[in-house]
Amino acid sequence: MLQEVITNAIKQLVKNDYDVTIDAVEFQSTRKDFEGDITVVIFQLLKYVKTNPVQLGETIGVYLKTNTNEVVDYNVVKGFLNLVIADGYYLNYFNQIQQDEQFGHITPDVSNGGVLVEYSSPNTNKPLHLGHIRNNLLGYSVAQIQKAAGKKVIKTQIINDRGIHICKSMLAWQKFGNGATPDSEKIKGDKLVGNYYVRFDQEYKKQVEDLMVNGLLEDQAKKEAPILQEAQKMLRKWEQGDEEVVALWKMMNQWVYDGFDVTYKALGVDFDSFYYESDTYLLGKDVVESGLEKGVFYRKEDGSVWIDLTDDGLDEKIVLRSDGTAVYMTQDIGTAIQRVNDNPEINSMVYTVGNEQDYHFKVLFLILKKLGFGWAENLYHLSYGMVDLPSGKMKSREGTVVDADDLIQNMAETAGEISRELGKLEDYTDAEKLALYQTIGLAALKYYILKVDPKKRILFDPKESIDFQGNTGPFVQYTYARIQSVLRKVDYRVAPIDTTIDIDLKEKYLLKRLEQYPDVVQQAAAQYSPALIANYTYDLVREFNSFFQNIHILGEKDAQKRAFRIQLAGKVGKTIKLSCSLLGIDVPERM
RNA sequence: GGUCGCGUAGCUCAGCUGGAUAGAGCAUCUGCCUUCUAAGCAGACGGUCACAGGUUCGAAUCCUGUCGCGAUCACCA
Repeated sequence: MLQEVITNAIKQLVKNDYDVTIDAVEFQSTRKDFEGDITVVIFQLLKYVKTNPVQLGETIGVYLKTNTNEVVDYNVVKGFLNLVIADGYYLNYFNQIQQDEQFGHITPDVSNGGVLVEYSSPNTNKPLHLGHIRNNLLGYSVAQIQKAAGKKVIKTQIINDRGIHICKSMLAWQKFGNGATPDSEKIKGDKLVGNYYVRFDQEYKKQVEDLMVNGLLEDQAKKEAPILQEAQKMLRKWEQGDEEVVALWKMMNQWVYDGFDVTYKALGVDFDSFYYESDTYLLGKDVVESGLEKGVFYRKEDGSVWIDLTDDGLDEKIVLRSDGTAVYMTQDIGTAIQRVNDNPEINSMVYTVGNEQDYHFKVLFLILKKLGFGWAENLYHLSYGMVDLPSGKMKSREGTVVDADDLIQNMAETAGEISRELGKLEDYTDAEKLALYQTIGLAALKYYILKVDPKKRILFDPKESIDFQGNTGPFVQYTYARIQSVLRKVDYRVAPIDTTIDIDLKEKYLLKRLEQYPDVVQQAAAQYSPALIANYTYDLVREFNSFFQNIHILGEKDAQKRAFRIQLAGKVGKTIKLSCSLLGIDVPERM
């Protein structure tokens, strides 16, 4: 490693000249307006050696230039020592990584740890919308990144398939559906069920209004609306295992699952296992019992069980109702334990859930720690900001949502319009074209969502369509396609390059950028941030395009240089493909 | 009201484990397709990094306070 070599040399020098031991040297990459490749921040060293920074920089610069092979020149600007690194160093590095088809990625192995990533986790009463898309893309990408960082990864979700909201759809279908099915209506099952969820809400609101006209207060009317009471009755029947209700529930949930499958497939996400709330909603009660014995929880007079987290700066939280039934927290405690038992190889879990539940997860993790589970130290709430519309929040009940299927479709259509205008694919079949439009449209959508820091909220304006130019998914794909176009013209295969050639500055930028990739993957994994991968990829493709448009590859006369440029383009292409795979983005051979 | 998050160019975002003159894209304006794909390249314009203090040789970055936006504080999930 370059930094190690330089650090050791500086340590040696400082030891010899000043008899002090320094423990670290701070590096940063040299700004493009100065000469050099890597910069040592001298200010940092002044705490060890009391002297003039410029003078110390000079001393170190001379030393490095004469005593290392890598440093061929230097300059000092204020407290910054800019080092010029030999082209040969980067060319050698390039030769080393050339054969590595998984450059920057570590083969997953349990010895590096196992992580379970939960994402998606929808309710089965309505179709997926843009908010779910963000969740799915983030969860899938974080899972890919953890895998690339060497961890064994299990992708899972918990499906919220029971409860009052599900009964609302069921009841409305029973009352107003006239036996409609996805087949009879020719719509996706999730859409059909969602329509009855909306239908319920309309009817409910009407009833509440009527009751208020008849003199009830709003709160009272909201509780007493007959259709709501019917839904509650249905839930009780479901909990008692009423055959008819359970049969209806199974049928309608299956419709929804069939619909979700289509959306997941279109989005390109998948799961290794599924947890259903109908199986897990009773879990956790026994854990509460044992927690009571340990004194982690306490029981109030009415029989409800609580945990006091005021010493940790939080509140008191209920973990069991006075009637002995489980609340959300109870379930989540039980489910977490269940998952660790089901997957002994994992030692950490990631929950991809919106930031509206920050508090819930803070409490959940704390409770699990207090219960004494070692793995509770390795839980991470991948909290992300809401996707809002200019008109405000998306509300399924009120139909103000950007539907996932529609959006994916629109993106593909836009990709098609642009592609047809450019007219580069005349020899493609219609099927090939459609597949490509889908790939490009999805990339635009995925990149648009993933490039922003997860915790920031996204304002999505359906009127201003997602870009296909500049810092976008299609630009990244385009760069890949350009590279493949060149490689197709030669008999491209990986081969070592001559490390003694002179290289252009733009080539050096690319070599340096490639060198960063393994670190970027590790960082993205540590921070659970697909945005880091997206930003890196953008920097890489931008630099490649600058290189491509200013320096000829195939037109180069010098055989060694030409060979290097072909190899460089090939490796950049492979790295784009790898980094895109971490974002769930496919790259086309042509576009 | 308490707690948590966010506030950087007209717009969308990087930079935030402190380091040089704060970077991209979009939009606006100028050039560049008879040589590897112009979804591109080269350039111009555009900033009191919300505000005020503090720590430091050095602050967009760390600390405190103020303001603005959002979330959350249920025997809902």
